[in-house]
Amino acid sequence: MNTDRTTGLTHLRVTLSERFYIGPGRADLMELIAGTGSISEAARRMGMSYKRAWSLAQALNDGFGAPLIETARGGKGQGASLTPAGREVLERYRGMQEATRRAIARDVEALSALQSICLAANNT
Amino acid sequence: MNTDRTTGLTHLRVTLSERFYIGPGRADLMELIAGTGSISEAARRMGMSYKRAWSLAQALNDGFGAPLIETARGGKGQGASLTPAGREVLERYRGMQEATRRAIARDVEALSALQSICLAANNT
DNA sequence: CCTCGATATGTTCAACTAGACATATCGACT
DNA sequence: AGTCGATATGTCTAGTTGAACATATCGAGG
Repeated sequence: MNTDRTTGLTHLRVTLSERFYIGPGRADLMELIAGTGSISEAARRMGMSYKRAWSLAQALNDGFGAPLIETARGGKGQGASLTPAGREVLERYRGMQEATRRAIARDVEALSALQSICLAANNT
Repeated sequence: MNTDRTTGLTHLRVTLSERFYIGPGRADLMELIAGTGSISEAARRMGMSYKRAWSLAQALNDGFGAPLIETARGGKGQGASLTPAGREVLERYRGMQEATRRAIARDVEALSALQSICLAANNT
């Protein structure tokens, strides 16, 4: 099911409150909404149903307590977009992902090495 | 269902390979196994079924490719424990959690502040 | 050789989830 | 007024998941 939404090695979820968190999937969705200007198109590209994407958007807005994703129905200007707050949340999250990657790089490397050693020992 | 296995604000999952990853739940389970010397007791304390805990232990061992959790059946020395590799994996993971916490502290703070501002604006 | 506590493993049933469909709604534009 | 593309929402169904429940197994020690 999960086409690995991990963006590399680290899957980071930041919980701001009892009702709001952001992780790789939600961030990717926000990014695609910003890029395509449409929830349905973002859903297609993420390989999920429109309904699921819409529900996630709702969860983001409701959980945060203020709109992060705005929608407009009908006519030419219809579609979805990020609010300024939404853009900041996304940007911050990307920053945290990068900071985390840097912060744990050495440990990840060490774990990989440990695993290689164990695997080699098993083949003896 | 999920009694929040986040240990604070950050939920970090590190994917070492296609077949192995470690996150907060698996780390907690390993820690409890190390502490109690028993899978069943660890399961009880985490509020999960023995079977689920046992499956997780299997997934950890199988995924890593070498035993991280060892078990012994029968008699006095029976129970479960971490192998040296298991101890190192756990220790590294805790280190990465801490490093991540430090690395993103400022951003988390900024996001919290942003949320407060938005909530205040909504009450106007 | 029988007990005891813990591991090992299969089965079954309930709950949750996600996806598929099916519409309803909206509003600028022609 | 009618078209069109996208949002908004409900319903139904199938697949997944996990918790119970039920045993089987192990082996040191009394």
